[in-house]
Order: sequence, then C-alpha cells, then structure tokens
Amino acid sequence: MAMREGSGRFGLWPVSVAWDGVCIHRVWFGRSGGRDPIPQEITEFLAGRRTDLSLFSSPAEEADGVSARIYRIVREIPYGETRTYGEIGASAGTHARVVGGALARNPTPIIIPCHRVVGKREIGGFTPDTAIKKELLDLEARTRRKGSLNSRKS
DNA sequence: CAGTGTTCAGGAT
DNA sequence: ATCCTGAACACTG
Repeated sequence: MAMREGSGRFGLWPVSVAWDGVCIHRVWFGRSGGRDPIPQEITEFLAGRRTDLSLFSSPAEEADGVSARIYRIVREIPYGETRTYGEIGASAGTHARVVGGALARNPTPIIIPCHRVVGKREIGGFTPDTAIKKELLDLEARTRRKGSLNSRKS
C-alpha cells in the first residue's frame, strides 16, 4: 500500500494527513498535504460525527522509550475527557515536563489526542495555535452531550 | 555537553 | 492576578 497525502478542514483550520492504509504517519495543521481528501473517519471525527479513531495506528506509539509510552497512555483518554500533564507523567513514571516535551513532538495529533492533555492551571500549549486545542475540546464536549441524552447530571 | 519544552509548586508583590 | 524561581528529565544537535 502506498503512502498518500490529503487535506481536510477543521473549522477555520486546514488539516493535512499523510497515511498508508490504517497507519497514520503524520497529521499537521496546514494545507501542504495537497488537494486529495483525507480518510473519511477523520473527516467525520472533525465534524463531530465520530468519536472513535482507534482503528488507526501511529508509528510513534509503537516505538520504545518514554515518549511512546506517553503516547499510548494519552490514546486511552476517553473522548471528551481530559488529563493533566502531571497525571500522565505519574502514569508513565516520569515528570510533567517530559510529557510536554513528548506531546510537542507528537507527529500525529488527533490520532494521539494530545489536545486532551491540559495543564493543572492553564490549558497548556498547542502547536500551531492553542485556539485549535480549545476548539477540539469544545467539539468533544458538545458532541458527547448530544450523544448521551441519558447521562445528564443535574 | 548545552539548549529546549504544551509543567508544577511555592513565594513575593 | 502576575511574575519569578528551582526542580525534574527525555530528546535533539
């Protein structure tokens, strides 16, 4: 199977994906991915019509080392929930700042939901724009509320 | 080795 | 609320 590249959109931001079958090599915010479409499941996710992207794999989480361990832990954060850098660090047996460093180099945002990792006091950062992080969290909050009419808490 | 990062807690103002 | 400090540490060049 050959590597393909395509572009889609998340609100105001162009999103590009480089992938090969279910293996997502890279996801970035920008339109250098060309004019071909991206995988339909990702398009649906970005539109709030899908909450699960676990069918895809990312090479980054299969490697050895602390960063890969962090990526695997981050992928287990349920849709619509968040964890702090400190919590992820404790789970991975390392320090919060290392989590920040690993997520800053995350080659596949969205697939590895680094936007669900926030600071204890601040929302934390996001490349290229924290507004995207806020928007993603907002999308997940809205989508989850819409989809679970029986789990409202007063 | 030096520099860099999406942190955290504590203290001063 | 904002600013500064020191600690902790994987990864890159």
